[in-house]
Amino acid sequence: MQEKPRIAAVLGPTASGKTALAVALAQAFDGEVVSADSMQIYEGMDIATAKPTAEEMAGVPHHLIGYVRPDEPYSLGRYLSDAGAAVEGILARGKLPILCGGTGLYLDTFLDNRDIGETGGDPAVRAELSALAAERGGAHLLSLLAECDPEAAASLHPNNLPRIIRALEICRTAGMTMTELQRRSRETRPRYACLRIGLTCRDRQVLYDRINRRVDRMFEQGLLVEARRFLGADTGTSAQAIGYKELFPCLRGEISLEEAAEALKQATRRYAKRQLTWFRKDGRIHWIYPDELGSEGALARAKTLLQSFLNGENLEKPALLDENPGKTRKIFC
RNA sequence: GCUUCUGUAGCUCAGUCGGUAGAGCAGAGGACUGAAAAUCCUCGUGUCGUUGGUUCGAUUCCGACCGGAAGCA
Repeated sequence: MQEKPRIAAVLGPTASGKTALAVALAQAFDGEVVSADSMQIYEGMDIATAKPTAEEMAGVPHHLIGYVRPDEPYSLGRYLSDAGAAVEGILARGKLPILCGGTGLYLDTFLDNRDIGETGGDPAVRAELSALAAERGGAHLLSLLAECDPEAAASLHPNNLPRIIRALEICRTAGMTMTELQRRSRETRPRYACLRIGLTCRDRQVLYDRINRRVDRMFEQGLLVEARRFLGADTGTSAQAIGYKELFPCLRGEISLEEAAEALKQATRRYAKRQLTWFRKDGRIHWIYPDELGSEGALARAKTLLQSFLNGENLEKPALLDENPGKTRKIFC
């Protein structure tokens, strides 16, 4: 059986130092970086999404950054094909692909090579179901879902409209249920052997301090000017990005700059917490703690891991390296 | 120095006509398969400032003391 190509992924919560680590690893191992970030894909939103600057990239080729117009719709499906093309291209050039980002859904779906089917979003169906939800409520939608996909319905809360709508959309347009689609998606095997390197902090407060400081720096770099360009623009998916929507009330003169800055920091902290929740359950991640090792120590640790992995060691499914085994529940491959 | 108000969860406060207390925010945990930086769920025991007194029983009433605020000298 042919050995799978070996690749690496640098992941973790926002502001944990992924960008710098990925670049350093790419320099050390002749790699190229593939972003796994649902917001850095957009053009223009440079400061808010903390895109790596040309200087930070240090000549290392980066893919899937700033290549989508903010008014274009984007979704998981497009990411999977774009990331696949990018990784294949890098491998064809004989280089090491290094995924880098904090969008857990994109990362996992790509690395696990899940087949999510051909059913994209259908705006007409979504609009119709949204209207129905506004009129009759989420519980009603959920009862409709229970008729065609009781299993999915049982796992959804009536308030979680986007998920209910998506599950109904699949029932109507995919010729199968969400439950069936998900079951099938788990049958595919990963295309790559991937070393997952996770960055986080032992002390949550250290991460939050980094976030707060980074937001301050964003203001210094001109975040307000950048945000003003998006004020009033109807930009679909990209409008979900943290960084502008929190500042709009300030740009409209409704709240002070201090209040807006605080709101932005808080939204970012909460986002980081959700990312941690997502990654925590994945026992395949090799965690590195810069707040304990220092950035030099963290880099050294990561290089050692990656070197061993590329030498053929089987690090793909680690015994729990994390010293908090109680928190690592699921291990699967 | 005097008078008045005030001291309850990390913060802002509510409340107990005496039977050891609850909201908002902050925060924590979780879910997540084509909107994911989105969306959604769950979670509140704290010397009720300290110390005496009254009482079967005090965070609640009374006194003193220690913080804080305002006013008057």
